[in-house]
Amino acid sequence: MTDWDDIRIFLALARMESLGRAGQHLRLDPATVGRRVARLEEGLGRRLISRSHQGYALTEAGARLMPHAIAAENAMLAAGKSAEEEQTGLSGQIRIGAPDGCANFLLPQVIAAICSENPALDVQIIALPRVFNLSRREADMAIGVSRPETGRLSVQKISDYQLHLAASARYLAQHPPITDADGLRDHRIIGYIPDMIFDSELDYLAELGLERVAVGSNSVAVQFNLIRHGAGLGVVHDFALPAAADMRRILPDQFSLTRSFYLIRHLDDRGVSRLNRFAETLLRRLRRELVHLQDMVAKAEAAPDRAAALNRPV
Amino acid sequence: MTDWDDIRIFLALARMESLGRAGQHLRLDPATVGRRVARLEEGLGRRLISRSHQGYALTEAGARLMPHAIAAENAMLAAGKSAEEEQTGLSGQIRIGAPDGCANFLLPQVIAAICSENPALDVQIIALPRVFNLSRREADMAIGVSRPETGRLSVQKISDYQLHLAASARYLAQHPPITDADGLRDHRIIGYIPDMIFDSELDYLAELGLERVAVGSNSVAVQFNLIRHGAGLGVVHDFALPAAADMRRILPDQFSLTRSFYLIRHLDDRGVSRLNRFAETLLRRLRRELVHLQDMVAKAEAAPDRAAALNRPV
DNA sequence: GCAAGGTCTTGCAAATTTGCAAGGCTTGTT
DNA sequence: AACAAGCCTTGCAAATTTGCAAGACCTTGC
Repeated sequence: MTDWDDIRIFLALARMESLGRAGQHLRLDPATVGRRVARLEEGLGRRLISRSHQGYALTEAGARLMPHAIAAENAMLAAGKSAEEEQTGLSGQIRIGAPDGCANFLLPQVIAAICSENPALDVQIIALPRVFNLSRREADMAIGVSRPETGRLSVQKISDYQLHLAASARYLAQHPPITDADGLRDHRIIGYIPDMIFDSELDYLAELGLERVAVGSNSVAVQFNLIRHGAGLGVVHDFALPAAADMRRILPDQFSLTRSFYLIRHLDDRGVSRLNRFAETLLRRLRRELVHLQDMVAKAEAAPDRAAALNRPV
Repeated sequence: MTDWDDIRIFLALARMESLGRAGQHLRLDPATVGRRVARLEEGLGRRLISRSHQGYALTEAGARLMPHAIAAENAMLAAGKSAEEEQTGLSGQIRIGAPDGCANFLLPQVIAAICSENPALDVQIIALPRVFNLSRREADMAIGVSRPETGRLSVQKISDYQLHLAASARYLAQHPPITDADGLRDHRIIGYIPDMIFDSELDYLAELGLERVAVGSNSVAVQFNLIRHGAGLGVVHDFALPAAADMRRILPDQFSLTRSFYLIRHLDDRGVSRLNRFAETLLRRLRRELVHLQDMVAKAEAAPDRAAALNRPV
């Protein structure tokens, strides 16, 4: 796109539905508004706004473009606001980016413990349903599922973790038993939305030979909650299992995936001792929590009757 | 901000670290690059890039602006891409956008039930840690927390729901008791990351007079898990409470928020009977599930000893 | 120390964009 | 049917932006 500012003009016109009103709002002549939008349309090769005597209406392409235009607007507003802020270093605040499985099922207990011991510490967790691409000012550090191949970054491996197929006991009670891989065919599979898989490490189901996703989400946490509520079966992080009552792994000896978490930081932060200390603590506690959660899973499976009684849902 | 396009130029200069290279990349004269960035700096009243003979480096204000510039870039790229798409029909698959609180704590059980009754149905849930702004091609329908004020949309109110301050029983046992509003001051508050609140309806804490967020996330689910694991107290959707053992509402008579969910569809879909039927079913079941979950909360509080025993954590 | 290379800044002319105003079209009112 | 109001489009002049080229400054290599 040649000129981002044309999007600003388009957005005003889409909202005001008249060149005159958009021009007033933008403090531009209506002729200019019309030309700018026409220029954008020409650049994109699409009509974005259809002109009729009742006013303007979005075309299909225009409607598709709207959310992105709004996102851009929000970013521009935030950019303007960020310039006004008088930032005095990080000053006790640390921002971590993480895939949402880690952000929901691992980080909260770790951050709760660290903050309990460090009352002056403020932590922000950016959970995104995809791999976080560290940029220095988006976050201070990130947890990733693969090693970044470019960028001036330092990478430390946190730990391996396992994933398995799982379903709720209630779902399993209502559906044919699964005793081998063929038995999976009759089941509803829950996983990522295929066109929203941003890292090949996340493409679990393809690796297991399960391709059709009947119910999907861009978020691991949502997938987990779908499985938990009996929508079907899908791949679950072992460390997430203790978060729900009544989940059962399926054919764990036949279907098992191992992945790794990495702590990713910007090289330039090596000299920042506050961040170094936090990163050390985070690493240590994440590793410990993973071991602890995996123990819980093993114990729950070693004593299934006891687990079922303790994990009775509300 | 006067000209959004200046952000594009700034971004290139920040990345290339030289007027010459940025100009090459942008197909602009270096003189133009310099002037455009200077104009942006003048408009914002801030130096964004410091000039030295080793090249250019971001100032602090420039570094703060970077993530927003990147977000704008992503939106612009997506906008350009959206204009290219030739979208075909849906064919048995339905995509729903929802705020992540709804996507994690309400939709999974509803979708599980609907899919159980309709095996040929494929559902995709797009969970975003912000209000989803419906565009026809991003999703077939969306659940929102406010009524859209513009756009050719049909809006149906799903239901009101309540939010309250809450904390885990373990956290409460380890911290000073809270008997009135003043008692909140000594507690760690968990909430949204302030610069990532995209809809004023989500600004719960400001409405309650609680402003400092010690531990934050862009995701309601992560906030919930932080609270659940004892990181502090924060605002929780009532309908989410049954998903965790051992959560307690705090001063529910003094601090209570009511919000609403809306089902938002595009007007042009009114004639699509498959979507109409799905929307009807979704509406009905969401309303029922909300009533059911709120009943569970009320019952758990009416019998606290019994609730504590049943909700013993693993 | 000097020369070469690289980079940025600035003045001026060329290119592009914008505002103004007139004309055309539609709708509503008398 | 005629007229007025509102809106958009288009041509032209004014305003603004951009490219070009020269000069200034710094760094590096010999």
